[in-house]
Amino acid sequence: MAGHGDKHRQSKRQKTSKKEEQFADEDIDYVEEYEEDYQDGEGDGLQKRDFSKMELKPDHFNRPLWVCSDGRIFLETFSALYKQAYDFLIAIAEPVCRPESMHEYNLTPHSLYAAVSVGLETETIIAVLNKLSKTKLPNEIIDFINGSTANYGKVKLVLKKNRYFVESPYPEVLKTLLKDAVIARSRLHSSEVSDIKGGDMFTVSKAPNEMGGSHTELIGSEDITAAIEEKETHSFEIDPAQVENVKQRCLPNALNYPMLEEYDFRNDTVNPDLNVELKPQAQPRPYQEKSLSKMFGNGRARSGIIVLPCGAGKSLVGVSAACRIRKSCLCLATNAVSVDQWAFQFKLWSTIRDDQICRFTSDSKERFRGNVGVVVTTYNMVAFGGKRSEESEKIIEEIRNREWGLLLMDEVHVVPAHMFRKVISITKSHCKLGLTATLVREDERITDLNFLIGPKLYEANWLDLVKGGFIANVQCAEVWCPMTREFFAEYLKKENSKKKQALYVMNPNKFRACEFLIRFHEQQRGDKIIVFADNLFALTEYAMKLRKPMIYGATSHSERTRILYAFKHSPDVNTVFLSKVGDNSIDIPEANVIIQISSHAGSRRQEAQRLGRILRAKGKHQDRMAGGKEEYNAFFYSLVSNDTQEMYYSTKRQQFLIDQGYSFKVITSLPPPDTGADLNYHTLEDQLALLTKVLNAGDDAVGLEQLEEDADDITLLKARRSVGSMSAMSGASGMVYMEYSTGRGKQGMQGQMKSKPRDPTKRHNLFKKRFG
DNA sequence: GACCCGGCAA
DNA sequence: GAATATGCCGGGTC
Repeated sequence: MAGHGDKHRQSKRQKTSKKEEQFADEDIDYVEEYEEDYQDGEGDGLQKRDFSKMELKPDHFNRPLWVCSDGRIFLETFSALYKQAYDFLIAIAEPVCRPESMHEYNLTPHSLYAAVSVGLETETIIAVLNKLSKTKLPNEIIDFINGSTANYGKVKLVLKKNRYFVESPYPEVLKTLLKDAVIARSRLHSSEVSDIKGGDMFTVSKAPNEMGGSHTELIGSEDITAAIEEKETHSFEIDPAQVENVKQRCLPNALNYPMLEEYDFRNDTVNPDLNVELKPQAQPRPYQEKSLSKMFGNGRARSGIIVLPCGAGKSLVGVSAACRIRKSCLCLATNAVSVDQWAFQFKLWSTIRDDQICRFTSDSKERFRGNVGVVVTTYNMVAFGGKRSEESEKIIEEIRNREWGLLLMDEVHVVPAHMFRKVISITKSHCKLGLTATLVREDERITDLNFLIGPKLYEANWLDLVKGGFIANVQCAEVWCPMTREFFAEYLKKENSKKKQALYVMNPNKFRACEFLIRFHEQQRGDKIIVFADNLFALTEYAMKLRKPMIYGATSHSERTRILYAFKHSPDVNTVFLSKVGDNSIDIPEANVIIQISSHAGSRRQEAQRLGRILRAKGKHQDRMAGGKEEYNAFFYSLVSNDTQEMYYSTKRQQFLIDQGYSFKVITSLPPPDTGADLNYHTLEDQLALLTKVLNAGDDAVGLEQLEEDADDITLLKARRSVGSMSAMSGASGMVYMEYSTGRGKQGMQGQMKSKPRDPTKRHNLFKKRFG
C-alpha cells in the first residue's frame, strides 16, 4: 500500500525535471529510413498537410512532433521519444485519430484545462511542446496556450460540512465571478460574515495549516507554494442546487475561470476514515498506476474521468482510488448485475469487511452499521423520481445527507445527462471519479461530462494495451454483401424504411456470409462467436435457420444463464445470437468473434461497446502473441448489404474504429467464389421463399406467441449437436478473400496504395474521405 | 426467500 | 418518433 503511495508523492517539480532529463539523456538512435518512410507516405497523398512553410529545426529528425498553428499536432509513433511525447500529448490535447504510424491531436481550451488540472503549468506545456516539436512553435500556439491557461487553477470549488464554497487566494477574481448574474444569484450570504458592503465581503480564512511540517511530500508542489505566499483564501458560499450552473459559467467557453475540484482528504478531519487498503496481491498494471497518479498527483484527489477500454481493469482503478482516499464512497453502476460485480471487486481487491460495504438495489437493500463505508447502487436508484418503497426511502435519505469522500461512477458514457445531473445534485461528494471505456457518444454530450464530473485525467491508448498483451488484438472487417437481384428490386420499390431494412438485413448473401463466417471460426479456429442483430425478426430467422441459441429481451433470466453457461462450457455451443440486450448488461469474456448482421444508425458507442465484449486478452491465444509475431486473437465483422442505406451508416461507424487505431479490412466476396454450395439459400428457389416470408412478415408482424414457440424450439436445439457438414470448408482457411486493408501493420499503407481501386467513383466512402 | 408478472418511467 | 430494453415497485405463487 505505502509502496504505491510514495511514487505519487513526488513533487511536480521533480517530475518535470525528471522528464526533461529523460529527454536530454535519451540516446536517440534515429534511423534515417524512418524519415524517408514518412516522406513517402506523404507523397502518396496520405495526409496532404503542408508543413513546408514551417521552419525546421536543424535536429528536427530527433523530434517527434509537428505542431500546426491551428492547434493540430501530429505525432510520429516510430520516434524514439514516442512514449514520452505520447504521455505528454494525451495530457494536453484531445486525441483525434491514432492509427499505427501517425497520431493526430487537437489542442483545445478544454484539453488545456485538463492539463492544468493534472498539475501541468503554462510554462512547462510550452517548453516541452517546443522541445518535442520539429519546428519552432508558431506564435499563435504560444499565445493560445498562454491565453487559455492564464486563469486556470485560480478558483476552487470546496465542500465543507455539507456546504459549497467558491474559493480563491485572489479576492479580485471572486469579484469578477460575482459580476456574472448567474453566479451572483447563486450566492448564499453566510450569517458569519458581516455583509455591510452588500456582497463585496468574502469569508477570509488563513490558509489552513495543511502544508505544515507533517506533509513534507507536498513541499515543492507549486500551487502549494503559491498558497503559502498568499496566506489567505477568500471564499463565498453558493446554493448547493446551483453548483452545476456556477460551474458551467466558469468554464473556458464562458468566464474562463474553470473551477478545480480537489479533495484534500488527508486533512479532512470532519469525515471519518474508512479503514481499508488494497490487498498485497492487487498489483495495478502500469497504465492503471498511471491513471491513479494523474488523479492523486499532488497528494489530493482530483475529480475527473479516466478512460480505459473494457477488460483493461477499470474496477481495480476504482477500488484503488477508494482505498487511497479512505473515506465513505458511493459507487454507482448502470444495473443490478454490475452492482454485484462492483461489490465483489471491492471485496476481491481490498481488505474491506462485509459490514463496511453494502448494495442498494431494488431487490437487495443492505444497510451498513457505523458511520463510514461503501455503498454500491445504481444510477436509477439514486435518481429515481417515482414512488419509493419505505425501505428505499430511508436509505436514500441517508445517501442524501451524508458527505461522500468519493463518488465513483462507472460507465459514465452510457448514463443519460439528465440522470447525471440529478445524481450529482442529490449527492454531496468531495471527489468524483468517472470511469468509462470511451467518451464517444452520439448525442455529443461529452462536454457536459467535462464540467459535471471534471476533466479527463487519463486515456489509455488501446493499441499500446494490445501491444502489452493486456487486451486482445482485434481484426476488424467490413463484409460487403451484394444484394440478390430479387431482394434489391423489392428494396428499390419500398418506401417504408422499416421494410427496406428488413430486406437488406435478410439479404440471402448476407445470411450466407454470416453462415460462412460462423463455420469458419467454429471449425477452423475453434472460436466462440457472438452474432448481434438489433432487428428481432432477423435475429430469430438467422438463429433458427442456423440452429443456434439466442437471447433477446423476452428471454427469461434463467434461460439466459443456461444459454450462457452452455456457451462458456460446452464444446458444442460456440455461437450465440444476441439482440440489444447484449450491448450492456451481458458480459461474455469467452467470446472472441463478433458478427454484426444489423445495427442501429451510426451509433459509434454501440460499436465500441460490442467491440469491448471481445477485447479482454484471450488467454489461449495470448502465448502466440508473446512469441513476438503479431497475430489476431479476436475478430469483429460488420455485414453490410451493398448499395443500401447500410453502406452510409456503416461508413460512419467504421471511421471510429480506424480513429481508434484498429486494423481494418474490407472483404468483398464471402463465401469465396466457387464455394458455398452447402450453405443455406444457395438456390434461387430458397431465396425466393425467404423473400416471400420477409415481405409477409412486414405486413402482419410475427405474433408474440409464434416468437415464443420459436425461441423454445431453439433452446431445445442447443442440446443436440449441430449437424453442419464438417468437410465442406475446403478453400476457406486461406483467407484469400481480403481485398483492401488499412490501419496498422507494416504493409498497411503500401498495401493500401497498391490495391487502391482504379475508378475513384467506385471507392467506398471510407476511402474517399481518407484518401480522396 | 426465490422467482415471476404487469405497470410504469425515462 | 417508434421501438426496445431496463430498472423499480407491488403483488402474486410456491
